[in-house]
Amino acid sequence: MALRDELKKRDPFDLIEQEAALSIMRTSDLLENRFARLLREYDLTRSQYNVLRILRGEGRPMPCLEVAQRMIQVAPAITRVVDQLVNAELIVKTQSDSDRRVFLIDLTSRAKRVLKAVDVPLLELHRSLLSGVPKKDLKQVIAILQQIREGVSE
Amino acid sequence: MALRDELKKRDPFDLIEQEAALSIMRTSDLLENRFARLLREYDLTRSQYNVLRILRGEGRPMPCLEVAQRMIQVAPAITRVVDQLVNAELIVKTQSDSDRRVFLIDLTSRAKRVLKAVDVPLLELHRSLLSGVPKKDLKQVIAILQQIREGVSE
DNA sequence: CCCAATTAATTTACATGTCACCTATCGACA
DNA sequence: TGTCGATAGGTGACATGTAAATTAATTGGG
Repeated sequence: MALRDELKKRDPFDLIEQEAALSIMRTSDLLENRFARLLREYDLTRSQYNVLRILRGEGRPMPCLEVAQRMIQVAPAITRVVDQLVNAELIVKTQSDSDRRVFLIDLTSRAKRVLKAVDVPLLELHRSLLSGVPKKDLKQVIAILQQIREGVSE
Repeated sequence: MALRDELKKRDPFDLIEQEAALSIMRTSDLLENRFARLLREYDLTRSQYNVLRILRGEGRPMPCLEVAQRMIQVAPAITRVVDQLVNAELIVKTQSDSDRRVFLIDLTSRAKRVLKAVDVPLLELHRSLLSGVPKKDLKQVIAILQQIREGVSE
């Protein structure tokens, strides 16, 4: 179904740019929803999972703000997520010796187990959500969206 | 390649499907941010604006839930946004005569003025955000994202 | 005609994101 | 050395989104 039908908009889009933007946001909502639903089964929110995933990818303790930057998030949001994760014993937070402003966070073994349990189902979800789309098209979307992001950041 | 081998490949992305999904969500975040910033100048949030836009598009009083469905939102969220808009005197809410469970909302003349004021800047923002991207590419993105949404909805 | 299922809307609880502002620490430079 | 700007991080207020439970009204089957 075309986006303009989904939204039951009577007039055609004024601009193709507008249709593209709405299309991106609408699709993002759908995807986020699916991922959130899967992660909830593991008692994780998307933010929490992202923090864990970044830490694992980096393989070393990281400052909170460095994690935040990779998540395109503002510092205050990270603070709370970190608190939750510490509370859930999924990360540990220690003050850096070299710079006492910095707090380093690192995965616990429990977190590593959880991540491992989530890996396959999540990968399968990614695969199944986009399975109907040829890889060639996915590559193209990735390239064009990158172009959009570069334009927006300016 | 075996699934477990793919899982070890963390750089840059495990799967093109994953890269595509992350790309869509990141781009959406960026765009939403820009739109939110513009609307804030008119003391509107994105949700509030969407309710007004839908009402204008329909051109008649609508039940709250009908508006919610078009916004892909859950009912409780709408309830609050409606309250805010009533408070700001941008919509009026009246109980339906034919079905007293239903509350109809409709634009005030003030809201129509605000919408009119927002129209051009918003359209310009849409245009400028995606101006760097050829229309051909935008059409392609729209088509592929539509395909993705169809797969996800199943 | 009545009861059960359904539907519109709301309330509550919780997670998240943003902004504005605050604290502590660092580091450079006068 | 002392001050000042920059940086890491945290707090509080507010808006939004979701889920789950609740209320009120409607509707359809027995």
